[in-house]
Amino acid sequence: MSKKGVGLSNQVYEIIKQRLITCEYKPNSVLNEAQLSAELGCSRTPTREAIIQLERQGFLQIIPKKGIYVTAITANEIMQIFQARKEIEPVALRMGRATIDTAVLEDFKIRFSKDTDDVLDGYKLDTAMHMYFIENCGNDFIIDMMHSVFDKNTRVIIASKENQLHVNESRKEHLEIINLLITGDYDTACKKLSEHIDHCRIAALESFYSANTGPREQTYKKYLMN
Amino acid sequence: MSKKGVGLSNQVYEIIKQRLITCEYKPNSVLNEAQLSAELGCSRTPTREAIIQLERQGFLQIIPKKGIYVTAITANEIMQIFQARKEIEPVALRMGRATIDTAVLEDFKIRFSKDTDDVLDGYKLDTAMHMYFIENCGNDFIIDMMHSVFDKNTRVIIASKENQLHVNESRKEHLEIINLLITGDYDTACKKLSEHIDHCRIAALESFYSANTGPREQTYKKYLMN
DNA sequence: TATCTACCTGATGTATACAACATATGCCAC
DNA sequence: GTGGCATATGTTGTATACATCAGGTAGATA
Repeated sequence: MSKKGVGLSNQVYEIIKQRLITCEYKPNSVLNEAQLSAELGCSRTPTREAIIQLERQGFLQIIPKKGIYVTAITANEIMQIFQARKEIEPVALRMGRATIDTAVLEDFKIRFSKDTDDVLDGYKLDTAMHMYFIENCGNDFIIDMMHSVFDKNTRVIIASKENQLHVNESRKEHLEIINLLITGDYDTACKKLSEHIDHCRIAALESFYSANTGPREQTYKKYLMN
Repeated sequence: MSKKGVGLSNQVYEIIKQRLITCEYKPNSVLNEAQLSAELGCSRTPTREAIIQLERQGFLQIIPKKGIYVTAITANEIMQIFQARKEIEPVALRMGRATIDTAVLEDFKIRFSKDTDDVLDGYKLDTAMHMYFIENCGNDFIIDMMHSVFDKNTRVIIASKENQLHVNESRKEHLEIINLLITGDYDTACKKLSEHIDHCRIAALESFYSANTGPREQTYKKYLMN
């Protein structure tokens, strides 16, 4: 891949992607090339090249001659995100077992021991640990996929405003997993990791539904089951 | 995503991608936008939009102001392809257990029972079965990743000319896996699937090395080990 | 008033023109 | 002959112009 950040096209791509992940461009909203180009101070060409890639990644949907729609967040998407995480993360953790750095684990242990009131900081640290395990697995296909999964995951969390309660619970679960890894008990660690991701899924779905209190979503409780 | 095939840009994307997978555009070769556009009978714009996406997928590398290089096939890439398959395919198979269609299995059984002398036909049937398991898992992230893996896998096989001997061995292994699935023995099936993918990796690496007999590749045997 | 039609607007789709730069070429000085 | 500089050439990078089409709107007409 070409170096990131060089070339207007790549810069625009990174900027728009970031704005989609952080919901600065809100789900279900409509964009257009001219307006984006004006905002970013470039012509339609780099904007267009960026948008086409973001469409293929599922962030946008281009309707010919109509407009560019920011992909909605659905319960199904949230299910898929956490299903992928639950199935793949334990696999990745085991794959990278030989190269896990205990010093890094100890560092995470210290960071997770500190209390945080900022939800977003908590989420960042959370993600950092999961991504450490994933990137350590050494397989580029899996790493790329999980980057995509976590990009979508972040967008969901930001859109539905993760609650403080779950962040604190989550912190404890991370500590538990780290301690198990330090002792070398990967079997239990993977089991706890899987359970932890289930808890995250339930919390995310609850936040999502409470942020989207519509009459159409009355059958949601089935999704909360295990 | 927008409908495939409508729009010059998407058509050009599919055509070039197919030519990369089938090695009509050979690994390590150099392309350029003007020549491609002329071949395809369109202007640089659709070509360029296609190329940018193919770069992000790892098929091409764009060197600014120089040219477009078709990504080389390396031993490392082959390792990664089969590592991803070995780790993910059994997971996907188990994920889709509830929705596996016995009629489809029986159909595959019949197809694999017939002998084939055409290597490429054998490979297509091979891939069809693996992709059935994968697409049946129901998770779009995993499905997308494995599509990417198999696109690369196909390219590798075509580039290094899979041998007839392995195709016949492979056929038997597929039959064995199918029979296990029909009886419902998923544990053994997953174990056999994993072993089968190992055999494929070894065969692919051997073909790769025999097609690339260079002096730099004398340490390759380490890759053939389990 | 309802409805049909023609046109107007605005969006993306495609082609083309120009800019910027890496590389090769050839000439000149030494 | 050799090194170095100016220039030519070919490539991608970006901007802009034009094409195409969906959808809305206003006006004529029954």
